[in-house]
Amino acid sequence: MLQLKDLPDEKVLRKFAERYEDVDSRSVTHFLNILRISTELTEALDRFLATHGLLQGRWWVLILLMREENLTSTPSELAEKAGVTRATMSGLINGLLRDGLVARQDDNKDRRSYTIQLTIAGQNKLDEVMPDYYPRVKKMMSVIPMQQREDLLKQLLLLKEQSQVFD
Amino acid sequence: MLQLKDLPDEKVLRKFAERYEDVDSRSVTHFLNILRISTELTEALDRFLATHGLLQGRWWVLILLMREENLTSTPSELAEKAGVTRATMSGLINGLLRDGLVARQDDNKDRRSYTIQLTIAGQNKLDEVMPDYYPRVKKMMSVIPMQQREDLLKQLLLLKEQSQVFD
DNA sequence: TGACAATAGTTAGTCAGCTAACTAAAATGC
DNA sequence: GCATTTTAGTTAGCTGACTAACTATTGTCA
Repeated sequence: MLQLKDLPDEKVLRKFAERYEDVDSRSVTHFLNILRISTELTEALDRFLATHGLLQGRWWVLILLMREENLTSTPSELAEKAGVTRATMSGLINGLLRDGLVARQDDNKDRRSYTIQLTIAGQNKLDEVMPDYYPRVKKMMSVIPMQQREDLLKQLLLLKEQSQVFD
Repeated sequence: MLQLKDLPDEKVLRKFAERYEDVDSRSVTHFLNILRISTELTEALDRFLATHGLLQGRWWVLILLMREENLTSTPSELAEKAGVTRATMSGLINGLLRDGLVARQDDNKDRRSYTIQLTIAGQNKLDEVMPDYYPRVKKMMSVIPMQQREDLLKQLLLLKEQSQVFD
């Protein structure tokens, strides 16, 4: 994510515009500010999860498991839904196993595979975090009226589609 | 950052709302979408930098150095401006030293310290990347009219201020 | 049916973030 | 002027992201 604290001011942008052509100061400023603010929102969420002894990656795995009918899934499925590689999911699962928040059952049919299930402890952890999480999200989002929220999302979606300019 | 690919749909949110009170589906959906889209913008930037053999952390260090009058700074200053710890900056600088993009000079006055200077190779790297970067940013941002951009930033700033609800 | 391809998961190595503990040097203050 | 505190940077160990190479197993099909 964009860690940069010291965003370029007008003076810096002018200096760079001297050396490089086609520097649109406002575009650069807007783009960097969007990334910077997003980082800060993520960091706020991370800090919140940390107070409950969780990190984002592991929290998502627990939530993905809770979505399942029998609280069970496989490493591959979890990796795909979480948007990480299977290698990364291996590490996340190991951490959760160590903490006892998930349990492992070998698959009888496919001996390469196994399933991961949310344990009571894992469910308890979510029951501790989620009732604290939802009201905070609601409160935060409430500062923006609904119509503006829709507009905000619409513009961000436009940017996302346009982000192929970087490819 | 928010890696989660599989955002909750209405069905999932209803399921969670059964167990937890005060789940505002729209707030959660909006919040997660903002984080998700931001991640995708960052990933687009990362992919772009990767085509030039760079990663975000190192790129910012080079830019911070180029901003300086004599292309020189200290690890501590760089860490602060980049928004990372000095430990992290140690690692970034070592990578850049290995690649020859920055050079190190010991400080005569303070023997604990040293300065880091952008090398010709480092400047060349920026001269390769930046003229490719700026037009892309300009093109991407141009899909949103200026007034909407200002609104977008205003709303995001509101959210950022309100993100203290997570503390 | 037996070779080959595809799939599931792990391991090793890289990068980049963090904290905590450390060394060395400089600055402060009695 | 010496002890203490502060500062600069590094190191070690944790987390979590990646790729590439690996093992083991299952599936395919000639």
